[in-house]
Amino acid sequence: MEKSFSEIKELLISKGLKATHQRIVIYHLLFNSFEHPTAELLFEKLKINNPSISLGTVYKTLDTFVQTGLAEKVLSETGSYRYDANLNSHHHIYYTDTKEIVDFYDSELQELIIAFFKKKSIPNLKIKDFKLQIQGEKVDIAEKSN
Amino acid sequence: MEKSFSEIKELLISKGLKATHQRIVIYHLLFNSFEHPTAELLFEKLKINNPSISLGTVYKTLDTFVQTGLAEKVLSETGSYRYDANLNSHHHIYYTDTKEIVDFYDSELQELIIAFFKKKSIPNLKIKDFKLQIQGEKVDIAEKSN
DNA sequence: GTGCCTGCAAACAGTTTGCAATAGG
DNA sequence: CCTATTGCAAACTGTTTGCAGGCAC
Repeated sequence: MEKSFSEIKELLISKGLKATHQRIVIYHLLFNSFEHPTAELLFEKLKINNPSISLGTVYKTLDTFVQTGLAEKVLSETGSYRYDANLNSHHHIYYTDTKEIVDFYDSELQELIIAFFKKKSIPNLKIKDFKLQIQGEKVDIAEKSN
Repeated sequence: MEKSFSEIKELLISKGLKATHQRIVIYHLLFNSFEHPTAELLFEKLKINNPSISLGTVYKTLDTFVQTGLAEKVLSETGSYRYDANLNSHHHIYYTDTKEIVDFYDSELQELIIAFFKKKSIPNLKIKDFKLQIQGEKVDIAEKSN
């Protein structure tokens, strides 16, 4: 799962991008982050090992990743952007209590919805994509009460 | 469908709010807007008949409406907020070409998804709500080509 | 009358932009 | 070397806040 710096370097080059140190460390951190960090959060973590990195660069680099299809931009509930380099999963779970955003994908659900729209299409609309946002609270497995 | 000023006045009072002129006109415009206006857009339209109204008041009033359950705040794709006083419909269609946001509700789809999560629940998550965002392009009915 | 609401302006958060310095190919 | 990328700071957008005056009840 984890990608090494040299693998990331190759990945960047394969997309026609210069493999700069900043891009490598940003991608590395983003790819190994599970809960859709903001640019600000990435910046704070990156500063520890890369004190000279700037927030503007983080934004520009993330934008470049989105343009080249290496990452995805997701809106959080507070209106700021969060990023994700894990591109296979399409839907999101919003934990209202912990503010986490977690990926969710289920092929059965996916097919269920696709089948629905195939059967009952929306007038004047050519559907390109759909995203399901699931909101809920985190429940400890131990607590069976709810 | 259309609500008169006096009906809106009653509605506001029933929610324990002072029926000020600003609140009445803001609610009136919002309730009769179909495509989820931004605070800014409402402000621009309101200024025509209410030149002294301020943008801050529009924001505060919309926030009051959201608090009292008279309206809903929706994130647009660009990260700004849009408002909606039509509270029955839960899902949204995003027209990527025209930038419109339109309500969508289908009880069959609703039940389909609810049934799915009843059957296959997500570990550690107590689902409170879910929203489907459908993205697509507007297609003229006349054009049958796509 | 009194307390909530408004208008105004200033503050704020998150993001984008412009430009000179820098480093990758 | 030459151009794309970086770092920095300033600008910008959308939203929130604080406060004095005004209005609904």
